[in-house]
Amino acid sequence: MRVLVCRCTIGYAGRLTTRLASGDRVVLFKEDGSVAVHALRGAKPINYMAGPTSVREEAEVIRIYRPSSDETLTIVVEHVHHDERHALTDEALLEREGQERELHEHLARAPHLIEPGLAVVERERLTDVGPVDLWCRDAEGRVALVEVKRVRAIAAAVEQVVRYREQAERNAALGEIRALVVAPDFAPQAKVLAEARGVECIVLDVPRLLSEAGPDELTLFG
Amino acid sequence: MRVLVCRCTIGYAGRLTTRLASGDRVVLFKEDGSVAVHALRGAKPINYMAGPTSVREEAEVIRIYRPSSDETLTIVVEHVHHDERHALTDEALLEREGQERELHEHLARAPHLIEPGLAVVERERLTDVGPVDLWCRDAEGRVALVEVKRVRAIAAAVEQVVRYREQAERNAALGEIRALVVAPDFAPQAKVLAEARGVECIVLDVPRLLSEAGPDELTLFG
DNA sequence: ATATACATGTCGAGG
DNA sequence: CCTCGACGTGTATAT
Repeated sequence: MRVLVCRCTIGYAGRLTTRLASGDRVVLFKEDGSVAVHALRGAKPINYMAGPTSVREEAEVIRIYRPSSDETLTIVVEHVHHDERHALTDEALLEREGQERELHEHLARAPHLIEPGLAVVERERLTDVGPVDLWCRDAEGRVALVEVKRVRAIAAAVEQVVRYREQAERNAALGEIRALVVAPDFAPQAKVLAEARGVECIVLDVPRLLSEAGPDELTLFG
Repeated sequence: MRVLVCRCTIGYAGRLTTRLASGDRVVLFKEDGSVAVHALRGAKPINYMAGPTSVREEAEVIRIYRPSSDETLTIVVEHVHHDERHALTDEALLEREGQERELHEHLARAPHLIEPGLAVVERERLTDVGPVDLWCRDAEGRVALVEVKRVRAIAAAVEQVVRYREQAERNAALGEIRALVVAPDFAPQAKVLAEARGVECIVLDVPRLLSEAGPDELTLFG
């Protein structure tokens, strides 16, 4: 890993074009060919290139080219504050916990949180238009398709479950089919669209319930 | 800006939880409170925190806390390879060219690329369900709503323009209303949905046309 | 401040 | 390899 701290001007040309006038930045050149340029503010790089790349350095101009996507990052170095290469090793992988899939599992174990009498028939049931999060039957025996969102639901989430319902309705034997969206909250446009499409909005913040009650308790009050 | 190159173990707790076992990384601490952790591979940080944050350092443990979202990043430093603070200045802003907004402007100047005789009445026309990219009239005087995508159109883009059309259809005085999606290509599901909804798919790679012909030429052949 | 849509999105899973 | 949806999405813009 090469860490270059310098005053520079930067240009990028790929899907779009960007230009960054002169200023101090930190540039990381990694062994896999990727490059990250950090400005003084913001958590994410202001410019970057994914590897693999070819790096060509001629005098004060560093040109990074990525053939697979025909992108070029050009750094014109005006003043070097610091420039050092480090021999580093790292075998670790990032482990994640608490994502949407886990959310489905918890809800599948406690469907009464969505509605009393609801029973999960299948999780992640695959259809032609995508996987339905929870394929359920309600207390009256109707099919209920549930789309689960970990964060605020927007109109697209409503449209998604409408597509699933339309697909399912091709099978006339299923009878009336309900469509539900479960989310901690709903964008105004999502509510309006849900009303128009006959989709039910269930306000439910499962991550919060889990953190407050603990996973075991949730299954006890069905 | 502080640049810390070290062997460390990292934990993050927020919407989800992540853990990264021991390894060498480059950590950037910025003046605005944001932090970026770079592993040896990949252009983007493997862990990060947006500012503002409070950074607390006790012996080998660095704890970064962001009150507004209740997130914590914990870095346990095992060995310091390099640790230096740099006084840097940068007033520049990133200038972008070739984004979707610019695309609309070009198409508005050359609507015949979409269809002969098409005229743009308004760009970014606001409706209750969102902004219509191009509100047009076709050669026969019908209203035509155009959704423009810079990249491949998926089903969501089709649904979006359908929403706009439904909204516009409330005004019966407008008569028959067409809905179009313009994109360099279309996902299969988008095509199927467009057929079902009576939405027209126009294959048009405006960025490529611009790069091949130059912006002035496009307006000449209306 | 809130709400909305774009993004060099990036990433990973499933067919 | 393609297709698709999630993302600690982040970020800018308009109301």
